[in-house]
Formats: sequence, structure tokens, C-alpha cells
Amino acid sequence: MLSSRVKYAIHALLYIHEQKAHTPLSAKKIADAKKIPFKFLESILQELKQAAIIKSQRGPSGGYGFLKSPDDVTIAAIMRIIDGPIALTSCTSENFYDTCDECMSEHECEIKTVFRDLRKEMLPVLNRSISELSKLSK
Amino acid sequence: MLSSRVKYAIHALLYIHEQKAHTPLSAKKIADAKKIPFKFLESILQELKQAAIIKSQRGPSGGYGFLKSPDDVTIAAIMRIIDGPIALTSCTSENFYDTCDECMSEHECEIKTVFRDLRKEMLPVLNRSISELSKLSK
DNA sequence: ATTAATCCCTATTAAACTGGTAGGATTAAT
DNA sequence: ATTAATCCTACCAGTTTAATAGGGATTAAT
Repeated sequence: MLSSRVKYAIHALLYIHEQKAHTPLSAKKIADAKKIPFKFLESILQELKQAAIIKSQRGPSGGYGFLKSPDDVTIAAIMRIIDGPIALTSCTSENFYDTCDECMSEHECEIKTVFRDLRKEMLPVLNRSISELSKLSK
Repeated sequence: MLSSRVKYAIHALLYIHEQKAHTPLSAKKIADAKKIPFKFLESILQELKQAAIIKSQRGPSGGYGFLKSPDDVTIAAIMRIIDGPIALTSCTSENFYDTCDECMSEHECEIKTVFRDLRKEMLPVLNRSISELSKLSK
């Protein structure tokens, strides 16, 4: 299941996108509007900033805004930054690949086939961007 | 990510299926063949038995065998029994549905749309059965 | 220059989850 | 009766999760 961090992250990014403010949006405002625990949200925004998704402005009337275009920020990317791999097994992960014992010992693990196919079906859906998502809800 | 319990469960069921023995297969043999910690495997087999996937025979020359047909035992079913929901949010889960705060407050949560679509794409792959999987590997 | 609002960093915590272990009771075939 | 197997209950150490707490650094409006 999705962590609450990822859910909060998506909600926060959607909110920032939808406000379309030229001035940055403060964590406080986002937290209030989206009912996210303030301090918890702060740490999530830090993580997104570290990953170069958003940028921040300090001081009064400071806050957060997109660094990358919302068209290019996908749900998959947010999940990878915060929760890690999309794939359900490390041996079928593209960005977090790791061998599993079974794959080493057997010529081709039966499980691998399923979860490689699964990942392939999941990606197109998760590659939707924040701006796409925002349009859908209207 | 998949829990090791689910991975072990799938491997164990595949092994039982492939042995095609008329006599039940002991946890010990499965554990040795598939290199699964014996006691850990036992508890997994208990769970599968409780869920009426397999049946057991006690005593010497006892062990485990399919109760349902391997044609009808899907990866999705095993995952639901052991790890819980397939869907990534409870509000898009069929078998473990639960409301989330956002879904209540807003007319239609944007996130819900994505993860409902995601679930829809995942299911056909995860509805493959043990016997299908077994054929694929040959 | 003060101050108010923010970012940013570190630490702590309670609860749940994960991946096992341990030991004994029960059952049935020999 | 012995043995080999399932069954049942409890335990445990380590990690993760979802926060909370506190405070320092930075900035900009006044």
C-alpha cells in the first residue's frame, strides 16, 4: 500500500499546481488546506526539494513552488523518491534493481515473469503527471 | 514490495504443483527443495490451509496438497491472503475497501482515479494461476 | 534593526510490521 | 511404542511508519 507520505506529497503538489500562484506557497497554507500535519509535511517537502521537484523561498511570504514543470512530474517519480521501487520484486525493478536468490539459482524464475509483466502494465498509469491529474478532476 | 511470505508461498505452491504427487508433500521436503526456513514455511502453509487453498494430512507420510485446483489458485488470491489488498489505496480496493479522509471530504479525489485505473491494469496479470505460471517456465 | 514568517536540521517516540525462532501438543502410519 | 509429520502458541530483534518536538538559520517587510 501507498505510504501516507506519498499521498500527502501528491496532494501537496496538486495543491501547489492548482493555486498557480506566482509567489511561493507556504507549508503552513498547504498543511491547513489539505489537512496535513504541518511538521510532517515540511519533511516531505524537503525530500521533494532535494530531489529537484520543487524549489523553496525563505522568509516571510516565502514557500514552495515547482522547479520542474508539473507536466514532467509523474506519480511514479514521486513514489520512487519517497517510497522507493514501483516494481513488487527487486529483480523486476528498473530503478532499484537487485538480484533475488531464486533468480540466481534457477535459469528463469517463474515469479519473475509475472512481476515483470505487472510492472509493464503499471508504468503507463503511474507515468501520468501532476498536471494531467489536475485536469482529470475538473 | 512483495513480502517474503508471499514469495515463499508462491514457490511452495509451484513446487507442490510440479511434483504432481498423489501422496501429500511434507513441509520439510518443500523447505529443503526451495531453501525456505522450515518453521517459517510451516506458518505460511498454515495460513494457506486456513484459507482453503491447500489441505493437510497429519502423521508420518503426511504433508500438504492442493484443496482447490491449481488452475483456480491465482497470484492475486495468494497475495490477498498473506499480504492483504492488491490496490495501493484502500479506497480503490475491492476486497479490502475502506474510505480515506480525502475521498470523504472531496467530491472525487484525483488520486483515486489513478489508483483505480492502476488496480484495473494490475488484476489481469495477477489473476494468472499457479498452473499457468508453471507452464510458462517450461 | 526589529520582527515575523518561513526554511531547515536533528532527535525522539509509540505502534505496527517483518522475518524469523522455539517448544510442545496432537495425530497417524509402521 | 516409536517416529514423523502437522498444529498451536508464544516470543523476539530489527526496521519502518507516522508523526511530534524543539530550535536555529534565513529572509523580507516594516
